[in-house]
Amino acid sequence: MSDMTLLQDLKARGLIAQTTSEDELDQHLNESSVTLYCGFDPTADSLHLGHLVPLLMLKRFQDYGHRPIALVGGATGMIGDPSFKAQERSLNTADVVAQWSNCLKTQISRFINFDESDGGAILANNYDWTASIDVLTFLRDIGKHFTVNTMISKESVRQRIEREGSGISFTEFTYQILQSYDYQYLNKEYGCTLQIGGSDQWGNIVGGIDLTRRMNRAHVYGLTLPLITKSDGTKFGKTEGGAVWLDANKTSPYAFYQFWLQTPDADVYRFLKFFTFMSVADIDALEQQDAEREGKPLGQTVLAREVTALVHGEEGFIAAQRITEALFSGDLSNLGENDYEQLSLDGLPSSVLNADTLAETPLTTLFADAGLAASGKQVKDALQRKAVIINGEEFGMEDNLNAQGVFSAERALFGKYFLVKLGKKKHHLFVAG
RNA sequence: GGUGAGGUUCCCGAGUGGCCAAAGGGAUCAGACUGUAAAUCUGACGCGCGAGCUUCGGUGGUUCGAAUCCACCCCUCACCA
Repeated sequence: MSDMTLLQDLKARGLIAQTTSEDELDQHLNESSVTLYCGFDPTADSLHLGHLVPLLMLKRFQDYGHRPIALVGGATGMIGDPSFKAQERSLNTADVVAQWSNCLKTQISRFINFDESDGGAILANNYDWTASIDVLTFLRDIGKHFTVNTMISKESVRQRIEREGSGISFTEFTYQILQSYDYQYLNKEYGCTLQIGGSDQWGNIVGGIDLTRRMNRAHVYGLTLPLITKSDGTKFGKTEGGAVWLDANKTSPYAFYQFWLQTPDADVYRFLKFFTFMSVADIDALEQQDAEREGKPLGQTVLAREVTALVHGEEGFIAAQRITEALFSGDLSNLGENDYEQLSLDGLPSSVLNADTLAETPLTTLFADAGLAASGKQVKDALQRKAVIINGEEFGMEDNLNAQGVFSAERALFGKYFLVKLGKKKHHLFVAG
């Protein structure tokens, strides 16, 4: 990456939604090492795919010699960001927010280099400088710089203000002040001159820029990232199971890898630009190759490999790939006994068969309970279409009440393993108890 | 506070006494075709292997029978004050 400036590279990737005075920002970034920050509010015990783009963005800046500050919103997370939210959110307790903040810290530190060196990133928590401000100081020293007129005209809160029967609490309304204060504080403390965030953060970022100018007389910048969309209009980052998390315990590396592998052709090259550090030129070349090739494109495989390795490390990627190859090649013969043991550790969903109740449990119930389908009805549908394959053997509706026979010792692999496949993509490992 | 409209199965949205587990569309799941893609076609889509069981804002009521009629209550939306 090379002859392009950072901003040029980001633009080529489609990673910039809005910036403040682009030319000035470009110059600012080129003439010196800049300190920038991005906030992550603890709204759960893990980050999810939606956070990945800004997180990688910090890394991109770091690669260009800038110093990122990853800010965990221990304070703002207590309040709740109203930006473009339809409804008031319920508050989490201080304990929960503190605990979640720690989870985020751990995750973030895996992506960015926090060495003590001069380019080393900084991990901060706004709770540290927000919690101790007393009300009067807050109102006099900070609040005085905001006019309510500006605050209520922000697009991000407008619908909440105008909407009848819904409204916005003073608490959430204050959010933008807290976030603005963060920017001002980081500017004063670390010389931070750039804040990045999702496009929904524009209003908050601009608020921070204004406050920094008023309190610190400093000219600082803002940059927002586009909302990641899918070509078919559905929400990005969701699976049947809900959000795709970065925590391996919430979304296994295998499930994560599968998520990316199933990316539609129409999105894959765009996502490569968003979610990997491959150069734009290489991605374009790959797209070109895929277009000329007959049959299966390589884009998804590359994307899945790159992102999985990035989030779960080389080990996580290899484990995910091992499972994928074993399951989707349809050839179980090259799996040894140890491999089955490893499969569930690697993230393949698995459960233990209860020998006592097996006889009276229909397959429909068994598989629905194991999470292979949402209801017994769906299992029934699959059974009727011969879409249930256990250890390579097809089973149908007539086997429904014969779980004991289906999961007999003779059919077990290595005496206790049953690999169940429902439909094309869902796999589950049952282990005899 | 007043007036008008409305709350139906994941979502949108029909249904105004039995033919309603409830039209149609979307989402989702499965099958065919493919490449674990898209598009297309097919099937499923409240729960239950099944007999059957539980739904139409809530609570009561009328009726052989209610999502549909009545009473009260809760909530939403629009306009007015």
